[in-house]
Amino acid sequence: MKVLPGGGAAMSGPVLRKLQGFSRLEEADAAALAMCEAGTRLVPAGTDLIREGDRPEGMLAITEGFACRYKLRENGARQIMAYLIPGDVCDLDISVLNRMDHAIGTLTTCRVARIAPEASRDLRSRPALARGLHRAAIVDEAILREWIMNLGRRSAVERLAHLFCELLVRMRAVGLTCGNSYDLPITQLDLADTTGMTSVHVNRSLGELRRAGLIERKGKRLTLCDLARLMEMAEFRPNYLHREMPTAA
Amino acid sequence: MKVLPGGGAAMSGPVLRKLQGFSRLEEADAAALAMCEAGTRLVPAGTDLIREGDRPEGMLAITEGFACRYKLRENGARQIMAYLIPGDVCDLDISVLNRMDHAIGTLTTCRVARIAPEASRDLRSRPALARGLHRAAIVDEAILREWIMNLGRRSAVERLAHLFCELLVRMRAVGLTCGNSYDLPITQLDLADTTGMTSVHVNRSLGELRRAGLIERKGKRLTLCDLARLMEMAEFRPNYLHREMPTAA
DNA sequence: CGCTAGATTGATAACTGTCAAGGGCGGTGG
DNA sequence: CCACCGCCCTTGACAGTTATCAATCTAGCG
Repeated sequence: MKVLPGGGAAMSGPVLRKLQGFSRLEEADAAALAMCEAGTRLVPAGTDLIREGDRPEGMLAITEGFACRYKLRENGARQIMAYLIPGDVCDLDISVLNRMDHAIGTLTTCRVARIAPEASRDLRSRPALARGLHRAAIVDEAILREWIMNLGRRSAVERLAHLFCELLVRMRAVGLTCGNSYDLPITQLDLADTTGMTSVHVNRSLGELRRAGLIERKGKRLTLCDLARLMEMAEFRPNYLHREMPTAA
Repeated sequence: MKVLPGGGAAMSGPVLRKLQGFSRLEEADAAALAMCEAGTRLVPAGTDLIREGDRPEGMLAITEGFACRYKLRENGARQIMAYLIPGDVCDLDISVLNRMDHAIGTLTTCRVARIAPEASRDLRSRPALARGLHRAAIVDEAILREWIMNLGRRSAVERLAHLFCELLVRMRAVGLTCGNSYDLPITQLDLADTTGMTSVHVNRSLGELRRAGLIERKGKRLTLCDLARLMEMAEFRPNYLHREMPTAA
């Protein structure tokens, strides 16, 4: 595996940027976050960061690449229940005294920061950071609910459209978009395991979206050509992804 | 509408019982919970307790009946993303500074305690209660993930089987089961909106489970006749519903 | 005792999965 | 630098599951 340029400020990049969207952070908060870069490591695609049944501790932050939370059925079927994209942090201490009911694994090569329990306690001891992390967690839960809506009440094409809209908003929040396009470095099988479909059907549905002029895909780059129509067809309303920022009162 | 016997100790019943499953509560904690009974009210079926877009505050506790979190599509399709059964509490302050991204409504007549913001702060100020509420919230999130698995990767019959197993465990935790049976006072349409199906298909799938000797339904009473086989077919593992209790260390 | 919401059932259509066979592209090793 | 290999993407034919539409039945309730 190639050695990539050092972790440097990589971690404080997307994570800081994301949390700033949820809480007004100070210099010291940013510095504390930066401290955690030390643990940044490059992890190849298809690696489990945590397995079901593990006793989690500390935190995990993704600064590059896509990871996911998932579960497997006995027949090998996989269901992805969340994407972890750059800037996403998952607090493992949150389940103190318990074990993982699902696994977290990389979908692509990822740069990951494992934050030790003590370090994560330090982060949480900072009010602004704690608030940001807490709100991010609340949004994560809202995303779970929206995914349930997606799986239960939207058609194949609508599910993909909705997912792409959601990812556009989330990627934009960490500065990883360019207009209405962003890198979606995952496989059609991954999309299938996310949307409860088959990779074959994902392929056909993507074709449908493309032929309708709604999306375009060149390599890993996904472009939402007609965002308005895409949002409309998926009934995408980004309200669940945002927190109202405290007004300067 | 009939006036039912007063709220009395109703609230501290299921709520206390449930939270005790997550945290070791003291007398004073129980008393604090009991204080909140004052707000207990009877709400008819089909009533929204909170609507999408509302600015939530305080807490909401269900002591009798079934309620749910849900969202609607423009065409009227409904997706239920969680059940609130007796003992369940939802902390609305948790989304401080934000608005509901979904609604909460009753599926049956419910006895509901609305806990004012100040009162809920009091509850959370008690460490043991705060811990219990926090862990309950974590389990709620785990349930969301399991439901995603259900919708994405299980067949119609398996989804229902899994749901029934989950409810058995949850109802048992608040003492509302008798052996392997409990009251499931909701409609097949509700089940359909929960499992992402049609009420027609729910009806057929229920028939399939019944003919297979796995379940039995008399009026509102649901009996899981062959729990072992039901759990096996749904690949139900209750681990996501439990927290390891702190060992007496 | 009539009403009405919910439960059933049948026939048919639509959507999505399964199986199978290429095709393309990037990465690896010679 | 090129051929080979493997993973992923595409596509076609067909099967299976679930949705729709419509009618009837049933039980709880006023």
